[in-house]
Amino acid sequence: MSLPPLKRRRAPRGAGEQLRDEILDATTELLLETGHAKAVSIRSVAQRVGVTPPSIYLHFADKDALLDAVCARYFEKLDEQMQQAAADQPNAVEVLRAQGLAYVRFAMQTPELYRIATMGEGRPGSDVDTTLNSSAFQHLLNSVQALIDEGIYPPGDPTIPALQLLTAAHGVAALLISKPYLPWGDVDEFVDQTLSAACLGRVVLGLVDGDATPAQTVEWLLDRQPRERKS
Amino acid sequence: MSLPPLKRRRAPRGAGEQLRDEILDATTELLLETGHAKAVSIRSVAQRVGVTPPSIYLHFADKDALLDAVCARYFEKLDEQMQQAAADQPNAVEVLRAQGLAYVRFAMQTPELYRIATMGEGRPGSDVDTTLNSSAFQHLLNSVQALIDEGIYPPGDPTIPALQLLTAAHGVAALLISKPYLPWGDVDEFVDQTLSAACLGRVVLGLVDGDATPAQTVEWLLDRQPRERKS
DNA sequence: TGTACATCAGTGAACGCGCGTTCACTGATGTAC
DNA sequence: TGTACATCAGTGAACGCGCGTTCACTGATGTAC
Repeated sequence: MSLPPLKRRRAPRGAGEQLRDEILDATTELLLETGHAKAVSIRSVAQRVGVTPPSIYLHFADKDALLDAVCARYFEKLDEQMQQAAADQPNAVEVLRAQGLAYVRFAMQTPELYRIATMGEGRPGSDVDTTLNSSAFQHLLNSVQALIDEGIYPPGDPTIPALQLLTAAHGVAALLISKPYLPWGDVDEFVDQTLSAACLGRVVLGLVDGDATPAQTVEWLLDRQPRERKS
Repeated sequence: MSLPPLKRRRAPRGAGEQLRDEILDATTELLLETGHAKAVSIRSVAQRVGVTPPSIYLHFADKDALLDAVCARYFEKLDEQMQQAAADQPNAVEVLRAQGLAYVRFAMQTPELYRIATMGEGRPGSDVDTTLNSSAFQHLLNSVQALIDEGIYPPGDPTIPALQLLTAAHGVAALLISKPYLPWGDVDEFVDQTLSAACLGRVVLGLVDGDATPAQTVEWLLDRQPRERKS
């Protein structure tokens, strides 16, 4: 809490950049530890780094710029996790599944950061491009395109289906984070089922007549010999 | 902004309760207008009502209690909207669909309130019972139970499927609110498709062998004569 | 009917606090001659 | 090699602010006699 400030070597001439990274690290740590955006002030970040508050302003224009930088780094790490999980998956369906699971797991490991980065209140946040051109979303688009190429998803622009999958992953991540006490059962199983359902549901919608009513679609789905009924 | 405080009659003897409601209304209005939780202070609420800040404490223990009360009222209204939308629907599937649409529409009309109520940061928020016993969730459970009774959903505890649907609705609501600038296309159509997909996906998962891999499930789904291919 | 009084909704002023940010300054580091 | 100097990462102290909350107080309302 109010530990005496750490002793700290003054950075040599060209090494101002180093403090910048330390500030980003400290901010990230504080957000994770306190789980509370309000607890993270310029002052607390400075103390954590072992520096005085004005030093922050040598590297960031203001508090918003600092938080923006933290979020940008966070999204990069999120994408790394997703890419790592996707590697070595045998097929497009498993790639998408692995990416979804990785997304939700990462969000749950970093709840306050996830909240700030995706539900940041009033943050000028991001514009269209920041989201759409982010590596993570581009990779998601690629995965969806692969499903289309394999004939699993109906042909067309992958953007809308990708947004639907993003929506599913975000829903499960956000709700697990903000209401962890609900009876989710086995969390991994819950996540997997929810994401699978979103994915399969899209497949079904691609198979039936676009004008079919929901009741007709359900009927169509049930009105065939199931391979095997779940016990 | 800094309008002169409104003139205001002192409440007659027994009518202290009236101010309480006015405070809740004012807080709600401010949250909707500013779209920013931070802009809503005890002082701003008091000014909006036409009263001095200490008066708030005659009716609420502290700021948290005030916000809790606002959220409780908000959830009641959400449930009302959902019930109203569900009335007169021809079947269980349409009831669920209407409830989901109403949920997302209501959330989008009241973005900041939805955010505070469901993603409130560090708010002691709600415990298990507050969510599970809320009217809205109970009604959702009823709808899911109806699907089970009709053989659409596999038999069993409706809690998990209900949470999955809640997750889908929350995901689409939360993302539409926090990133309205993304290319959602027609919003109502997007919402309908996303919720339908979640619902249908669950049906599919109930039909296949629980041990089937995702790829097998997709294959099972595609490997039948579709009633009609979407153009 | 008139008057003294109890009630209690709401007031006015102030409290202490932590915040983001600023500004003139320092002093170790590296460089020029 | 030695010394004067420029650079610039980081400091120390202070600013003004709005916040949640408190406390002793007021004065209209309603009641008892």
